[in-house]
Amino acid sequence: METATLQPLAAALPPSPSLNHRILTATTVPHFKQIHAQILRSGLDISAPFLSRLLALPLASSPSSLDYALSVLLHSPSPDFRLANRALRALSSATDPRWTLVAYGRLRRAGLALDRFSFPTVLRAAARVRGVAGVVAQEVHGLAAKTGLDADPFIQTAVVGAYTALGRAAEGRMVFDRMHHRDLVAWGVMLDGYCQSGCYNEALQLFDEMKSSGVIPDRVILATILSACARTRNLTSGGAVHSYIVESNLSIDAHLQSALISLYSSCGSMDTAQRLYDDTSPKNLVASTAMVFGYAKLGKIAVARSIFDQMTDKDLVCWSAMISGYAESDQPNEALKLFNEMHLLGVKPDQITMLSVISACANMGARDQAKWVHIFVDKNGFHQILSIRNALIDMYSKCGSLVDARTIFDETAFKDVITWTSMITGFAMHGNGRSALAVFDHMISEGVKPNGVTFISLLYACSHAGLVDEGRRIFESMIQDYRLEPKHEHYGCMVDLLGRARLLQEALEFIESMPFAPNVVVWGSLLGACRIHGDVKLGELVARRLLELDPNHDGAYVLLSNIYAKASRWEDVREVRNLMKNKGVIKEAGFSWIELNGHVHEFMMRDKCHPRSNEIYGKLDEVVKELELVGYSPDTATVLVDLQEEEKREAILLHSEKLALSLGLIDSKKGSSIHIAKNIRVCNDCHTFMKLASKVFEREIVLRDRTRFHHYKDGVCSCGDFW
DNA sequence: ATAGGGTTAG
Repeated sequence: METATLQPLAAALPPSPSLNHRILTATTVPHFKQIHAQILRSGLDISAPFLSRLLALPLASSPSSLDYALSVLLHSPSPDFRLANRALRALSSATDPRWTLVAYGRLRRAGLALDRFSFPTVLRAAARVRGVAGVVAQEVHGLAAKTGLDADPFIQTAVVGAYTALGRAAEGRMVFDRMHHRDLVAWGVMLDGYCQSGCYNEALQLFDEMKSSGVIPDRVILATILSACARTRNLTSGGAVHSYIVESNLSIDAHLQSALISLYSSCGSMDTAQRLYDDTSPKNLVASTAMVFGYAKLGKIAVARSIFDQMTDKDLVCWSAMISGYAESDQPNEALKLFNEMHLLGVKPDQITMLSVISACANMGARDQAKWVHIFVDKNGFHQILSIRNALIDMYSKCGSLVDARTIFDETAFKDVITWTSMITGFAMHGNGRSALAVFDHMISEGVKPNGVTFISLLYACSHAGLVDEGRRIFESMIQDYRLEPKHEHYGCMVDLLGRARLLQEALEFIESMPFAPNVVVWGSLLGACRIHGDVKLGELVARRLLELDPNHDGAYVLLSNIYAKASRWEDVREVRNLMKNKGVIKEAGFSWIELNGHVHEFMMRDKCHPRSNEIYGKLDEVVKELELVGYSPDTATVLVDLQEEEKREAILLHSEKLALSLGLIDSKKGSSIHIAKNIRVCNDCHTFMKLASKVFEREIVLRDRTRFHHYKDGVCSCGDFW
């Protein structure tokens, strides 16, 4: 390849065959230095071929040899701009874009002007270097304008690309709109630019404008648009593009095929995606990754895994897809295992992989693992990236270390809305409603605009802390002051807030006042409140409404049977259970896990799978006896089924968190803290049990349930028994 | 110039 590009240059050389040959075969900087000395002695100006060769070699990608190359250039007998521009372009082809910018800076300072072929080079480099490059892009744009070159379509296209790559899509669009001649590449850069900046709807709109102005899209443009549709889960627009492709008889290459597969798998249409994928031969990495992603998103994690396992030559992206698949389908342990495997194979993660890994760690709530991931993040230079810091804040909150979360939060100079919201969520989860509200006030005083998620967090903070008036005020403020439209989730939070505070009638009226039909989330919140307060009549009504909306809503059946059980209506309990059985509705099984010395131990109810099972059950007996001495008596009121009292007692004593606690007590000392996580809500009896255990055994017990943390200490829980 | 993976809540 290099020989080919050097042919014309070699032909232009003065008759000095041996020197020429030496240039073409040189491979190291010392070697080049020798030749350079020889060139200077010969008095010939053959810097151009010399530099071309020097810059084409991989060694030009190290700072010291780049330095050398530039110094040769700047000290050549007549450093003219043609040579400088050639050097710049040679440099840009194979190296880190940052050095192209360094070289550009040196050439500028030496007073060498850019030609029209170098502007795009520098702009492309600037576009690839995020962060510091905005200034460069603007400067280069200004420079092009000064020399009148900004009317050149190639330069204009590059300017559009640079702005959009830096997230300044609107500025890119302004340049694009002023272009007199737009070829397909220009359209492609603008469309892709919108996608890069996350402006997918603008991309779709521009695509329509493009078609109505009579420009015929090619495969490249169509692949870009399909990708935009995939990312926005827009099957309507995507399907239209697919039809267009079929109607126009366009041949479908691997890129386009992958884009189509990705569209359908992103939208959850796995049947169509699978059909297209079956037609693909050979299977390519991108299409396979899209399939893995699609199945994982639907929870068909085993299917995803089997495709993943069949892939040879896995790259970073498919590892990430599989890892995030596990992370998002509540298998954080598997996600971390896979990350380890990838790590051992020497595949280097990027920030996207790390976000999935951090999120997996957060969902697992494992503190030792969390620490390990944090160290990994620091060591590998990810710690300055804002999205990573945001994920870390969330991770530490969910692992029970609010202090660590707070530290990262405080040490984050530039905070975006997610940073603030994550911190608010952290306080909300730990029942610290006042701190959550204080963080919100701080956020507002810093001029950061809250979004819908921020308000969900705030309302949950109020709900978990019993701050009813504050919650009402925030809901109003969201509409009045921030002009945000409350969605189902917000109404659900409000119903939860009112319901927990025993304001059941007001909660019902609130639902009836909604401007749109309430969904399962909203009714579900009220149902939960009915269970807490034992309102059988309202609970029954709500559960029926819920089951009308979703006949397979497992939560509704469970809560309904709970309510009946609480009222000892065993006949009704049986009916509900039968109904569940007939419909094949399965109650989500409760399980708990505890991390001890870096290992995660999982427990189901009555679980005897643990290798130290005997020891654990022995400890549990002992614990129960000791707690009974201080007045504990199993609260069997919440046991769903009509069992004999003795059976009920046994059932409740074998809840998974009690097993986890027993192991925790065996393996820890007095005065230490025990961290347990559970996938569903903690029951009344376990809650009392934990409170007493914290006092009798002198441990702080931190229990994370589905939505929040309980910190038990000296017989008291941080939730104030309000959860 | 093009296709695949990501952070806050639920």
